[in-house]
Amino acid sequence: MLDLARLRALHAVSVHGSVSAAAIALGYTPSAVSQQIAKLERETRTTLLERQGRGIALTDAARHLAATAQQLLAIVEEAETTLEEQRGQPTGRLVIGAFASAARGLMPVVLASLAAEHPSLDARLLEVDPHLSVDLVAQGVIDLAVAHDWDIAPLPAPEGQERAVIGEDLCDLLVPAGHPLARVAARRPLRREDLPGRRWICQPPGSVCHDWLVRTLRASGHEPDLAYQAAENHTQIALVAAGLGVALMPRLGRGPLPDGVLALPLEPVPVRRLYALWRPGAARRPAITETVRLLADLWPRRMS
Amino acid sequence: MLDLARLRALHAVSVHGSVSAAAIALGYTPSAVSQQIAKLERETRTTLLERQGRGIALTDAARHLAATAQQLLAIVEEAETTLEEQRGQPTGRLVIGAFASAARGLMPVVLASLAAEHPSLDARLLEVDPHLSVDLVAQGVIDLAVAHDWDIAPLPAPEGQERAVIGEDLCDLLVPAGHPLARVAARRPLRREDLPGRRWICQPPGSVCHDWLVRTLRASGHEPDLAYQAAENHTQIALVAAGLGVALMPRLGRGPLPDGVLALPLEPVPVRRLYALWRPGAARRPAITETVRLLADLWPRRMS
DNA sequence: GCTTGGATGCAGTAACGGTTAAAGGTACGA
DNA sequence: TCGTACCTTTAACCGTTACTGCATCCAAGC
Repeated sequence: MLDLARLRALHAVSVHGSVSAAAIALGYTPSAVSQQIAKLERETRTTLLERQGRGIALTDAARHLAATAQQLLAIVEEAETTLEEQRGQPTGRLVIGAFASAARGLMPVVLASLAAEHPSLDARLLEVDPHLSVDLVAQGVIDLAVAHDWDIAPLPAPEGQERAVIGEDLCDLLVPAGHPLARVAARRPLRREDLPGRRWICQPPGSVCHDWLVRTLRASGHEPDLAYQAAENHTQIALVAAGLGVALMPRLGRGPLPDGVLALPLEPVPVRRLYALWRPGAARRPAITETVRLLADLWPRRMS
Repeated sequence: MLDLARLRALHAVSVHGSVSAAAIALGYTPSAVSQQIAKLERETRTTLLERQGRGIALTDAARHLAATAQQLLAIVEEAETTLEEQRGQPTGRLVIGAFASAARGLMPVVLASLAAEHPSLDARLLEVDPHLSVDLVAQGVIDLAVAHDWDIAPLPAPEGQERAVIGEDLCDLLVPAGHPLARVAARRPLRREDLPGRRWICQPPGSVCHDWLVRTLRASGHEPDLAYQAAENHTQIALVAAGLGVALMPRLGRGPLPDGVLALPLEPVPVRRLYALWRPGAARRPAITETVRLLADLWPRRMS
């Protein structure tokens, strides 16, 4: 009787292309994977792996067997989902992928709640780039993604994935104390006309914050002066505190501002919307529904 | 990750209706099966078995899981067949069911050849009633059946099974020495007209030999006098030797006749045809094709 | 009542399946 | 050409698993 664990090892080797990569993916040492497959070869009396240079190559029989393994694993996963659904309690492993701010500002409290309320759920966190989250969900690397879009560039409904809105995250303009705009903001909310002509501190190109700034200012005919680029919020805040420029920053995960940095509201306020994404059908898992519920429930009200 | 061995245990319990029956079918002790399923219950955090009187009953979740297990096991069996086919050498377990005479007269030499030529094949023999063999093949209890029909009642091509002819087994009339028919047979072959009016020794009702006798004599307007009924050939021969009557007996597995018993040829000769039966697609297994080949090759020429 | 048949719990044991450490082999660079 | 780095495999070791055998418990039947 073929063993499922061994077939899973073969499948992992087939997918990742090497014994070591498969071992990492499975959480074993390469030695263990190698032995599993050697045992599978003995049991089936078939050569599955052939050494090719420094690595290995799968034989035809191995590729066919790996395809069968994939089929089996899909059925097993389906069965496990059904069991969890029937039981109604979150169980098993749930890998959540979240972008940096959500990982800092939202996930700790969510993960703590999950751990407290559902001890048999093994929830894990992976900080991922929001652009990659759709693919990572599809590939099965993560089961649930926390992603976001931006008011001027809504997230297209991902092909064959389901989603729910977690909440809306508002943006303020960070300025050093004593900045001219602080006096303006004391009288009225800042408008987009107030933004051109500043030295900007923002994220590197390719990030949504960067794009928002460029597109919004260009729409009013100006090219923003992106003088300082840093990925981390704290770095940006430090640059603002040093009086080097102004920054646009969402409230989620921003943390308390140091003395000498002010958060000024904008009108209309830039907003990004946070979503949870999962594979179609995965909502049958209580683990998914419960986590999505907690994400929305624990979404800080002050954000919106 | 659900374990296939445990799922197989659950499936066996589901099929056989009790832990002990499942254990027998799987070749374990009931304790082992009970522990397997207890572990499966812990892993899935689901109740699968409930005590019902002296036995057990499956929960809804267990029935659903057993159905999934069946699906998985079918895929695994298919994969194992493909592996054996690719390798081209008989391997794995092959359960052969044969009716009594074939088990005695044909299978020993076939099994010995298989064991000698294919050490990695685990061939097993089960003596089965020929009427049941079609069902047993369909149920998967046996992988290959050696069955037979009778010239006046050909075996209908079994629904959804494949077959091959092994050979033809001829029948003689056994009489005690000094019986009047012995003198007739010395001059010419016996004909059906010589048969009525004898005291018959034959198998119990329901067996093919019994049916052949009754139908053949009734066709010529006579009711046979079935004075002595015994299932075993040797018993019948002993009854003939004691001068109690005559018997019709196929040559396969008949063994040497004791002094005082003669085998007289009939014209036309009653003949039964031996078949090998297997599930459709199973012929992809070299184990099946090789065994069928040996069955036909080692079929004793003197029989036909 | 006792007996029978079946499921389960427990102790013991053999085999399995992992890790670490060391040993091939191959490609790449000095 | 040799050394190095990388990957796979092997060997030794060890904790865990998964059987068996036996005892126990429960329900049904005599």
